[in-house]
Amino acid sequence: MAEPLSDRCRTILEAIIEEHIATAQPVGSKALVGRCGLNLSSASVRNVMAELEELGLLQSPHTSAGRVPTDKGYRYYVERLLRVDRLNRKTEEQIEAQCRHRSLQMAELLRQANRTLSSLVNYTGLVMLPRLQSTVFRHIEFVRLGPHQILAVFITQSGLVQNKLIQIEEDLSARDLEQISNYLNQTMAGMSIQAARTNILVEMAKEKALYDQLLQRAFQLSQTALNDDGGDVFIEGTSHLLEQPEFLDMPRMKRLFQTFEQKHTLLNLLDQGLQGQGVRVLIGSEIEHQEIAGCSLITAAYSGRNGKLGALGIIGPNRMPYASVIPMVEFTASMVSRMLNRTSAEE
Amino acid sequence: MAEPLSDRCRTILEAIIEEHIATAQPVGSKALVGRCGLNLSSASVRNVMAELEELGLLQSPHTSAGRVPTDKGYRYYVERLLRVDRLNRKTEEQIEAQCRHRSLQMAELLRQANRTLSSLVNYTGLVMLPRLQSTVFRHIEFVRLGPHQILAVFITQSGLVQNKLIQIEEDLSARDLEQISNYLNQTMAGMSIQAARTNILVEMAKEKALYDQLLQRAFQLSQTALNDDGGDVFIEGTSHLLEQPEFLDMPRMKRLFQTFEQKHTLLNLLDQGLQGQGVRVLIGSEIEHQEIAGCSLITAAYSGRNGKLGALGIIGPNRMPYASVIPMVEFTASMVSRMLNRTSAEE
DNA sequence: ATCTAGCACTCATGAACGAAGAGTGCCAGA
DNA sequence: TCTGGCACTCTTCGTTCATGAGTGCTAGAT
Repeated sequence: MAEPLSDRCRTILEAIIEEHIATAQPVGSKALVGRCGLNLSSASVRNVMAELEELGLLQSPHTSAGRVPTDKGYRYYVERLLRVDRLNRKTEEQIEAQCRHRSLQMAELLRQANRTLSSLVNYTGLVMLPRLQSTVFRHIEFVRLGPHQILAVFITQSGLVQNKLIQIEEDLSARDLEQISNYLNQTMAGMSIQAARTNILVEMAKEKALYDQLLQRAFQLSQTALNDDGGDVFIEGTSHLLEQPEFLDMPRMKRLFQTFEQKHTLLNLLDQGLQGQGVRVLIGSEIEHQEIAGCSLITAAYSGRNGKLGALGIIGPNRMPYASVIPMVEFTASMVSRMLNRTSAEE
Repeated sequence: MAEPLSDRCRTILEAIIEEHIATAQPVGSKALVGRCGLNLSSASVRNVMAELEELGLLQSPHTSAGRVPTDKGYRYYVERLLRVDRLNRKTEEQIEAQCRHRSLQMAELLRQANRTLSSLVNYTGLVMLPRLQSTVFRHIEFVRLGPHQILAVFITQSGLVQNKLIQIEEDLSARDLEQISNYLNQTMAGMSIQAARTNILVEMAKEKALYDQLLQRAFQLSQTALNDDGGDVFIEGTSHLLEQPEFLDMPRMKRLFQTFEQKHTLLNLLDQGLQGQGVRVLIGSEIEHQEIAGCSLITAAYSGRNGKLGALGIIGPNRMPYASVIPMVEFTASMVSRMLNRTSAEE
């Protein structure tokens, strides 16, 4: 973006993009002056268009077909032209109501929020569960299922519940398990899972621990129980994509859905989003996974008491009504954060 | 099926259906004699075809387009003509390996099995979690999260773990909770959830219970904890459907995917399947939900120690290689059952 | 200098047409 | 009872052609 664009260029670029967002069609000079009330002739518009194409903000699918915004064009639009809508009060209430709905566990809250978001924006909604490592320990409990089988249940500060089945060699009585969990709950209260795990390693090496059978067992159990199995993503509303004209082509659609099924790509994308501030918009080729070429991703982080936990957002075609989608994603994330803080604050 | 079909009719019907399964195209008389080694002229085949059409087993999309099997045709084929393949040893091992894979919780086992099945048959895989009501109680545990918040964790005989967040009015100490869960674990051991719930209602009304605060609390808690919130279905491999030529038409595809998202229709379908014996095949209009018109569903029940728990299966176009798909669904279900019995038998 | 009107040119889209080919039904003869 | 043959039906596919949206360029107006 070497030279700043003239006012005229900006107005026209904006008009073109908004027209294209509305119609999904390439927009031509005549149609543009006709539809929007520009005080210009189509010829002048054409000149400007040529200029914008020169700059790489527009492109024409073929000679006689009007212009379409490029990824760069959308980027410019989002950064410099876009005026984000104020959120409709009704929409806010809807999101709020869905989140508040019942006494929800964290996973359910996220799923619910995701579902509402997706159906409000009419695109596919994504939400990642918090990475365990970054969350804060709250409580752990062991249930003896059999002589070699233990169920570990542990809960994070933010209210995430995790079950894990653990196979062990030697038997442990219910009493043993109770002692172990009591000990762990005291020791690890308020630590991040990561801290807890390293802390355990340290404790394990200490002299007195070496000779205490039960302590050793406690450490081993918690080590497996707190092991992160790699995060998860909820996806909601994939069917919305099927009604977008840009997704008519099947092989492309198929690749996209396969990516959805594997989840790890999406997890990566959401995870990356945790770095920055506020809403993050990735447009087309800015997403570095070619399986999801031509899509835009809008994400925002949600956070608990101790900072960011995860991210949620939506994915759709480049041609998205950013002005309305961005605030919805933002609001949903903040709503989720608020709910999470509330539950953990009840302590 | 008033008059039984002649041998010739049967051979030709079979040939037509298999040809159509292979090519996805309407099959004509000439093509049929050419491809399969029938000792007949195309004219004779035509006569037979006309007859089969008369009987409603075939239909022609239009005058000059060959014949396509009807739902009734497929039904006849599945019931009387189909010779099911013997399962490839390699395939069996693959399914087995995936299920055995790690120390899996029930939900994970089902998810894993479903994924493998789906990718083996190349259609969409479905599996329902057991309906709580029909499962057997094994263990319950309450964790105090805050003055008004309790997490109930309970486990069924088959290894299904359920968490539920419960809001309460008055505070209960960790000790109280321990007593409550001890009591419940003793009382309800080995009962079905349904039996347990009614049993609790009976106990609650007894005289001594009326004056025992803690008992009352125990009953209330367990009542909410054991409440079935309605079952769940895992869906895997929806992208496979996108490569089927019969799903090229978007609106239809969209309806289908929406149905997948809502889940309750699928849950119904799988639930129904629990009645009968063995593998259940539903073809086209036999599925009574018009949102999924033109699909076939192949399901089989999986069971634990105490009888059927749930069902799994696959959904795809009518035109499916039943001969190979049916045994895979069957084997997967039996594999899952075996794994479930094993875990609960370790007790 | 800047904008506009006009013009020639390009190219996708869609209708119309026709040939090709696949398939059918029916009849007459083996 | 089967088969070969024949007339007929329809879809499919390629071709052609007209239409119209859109462009770039240039000359003239402001």
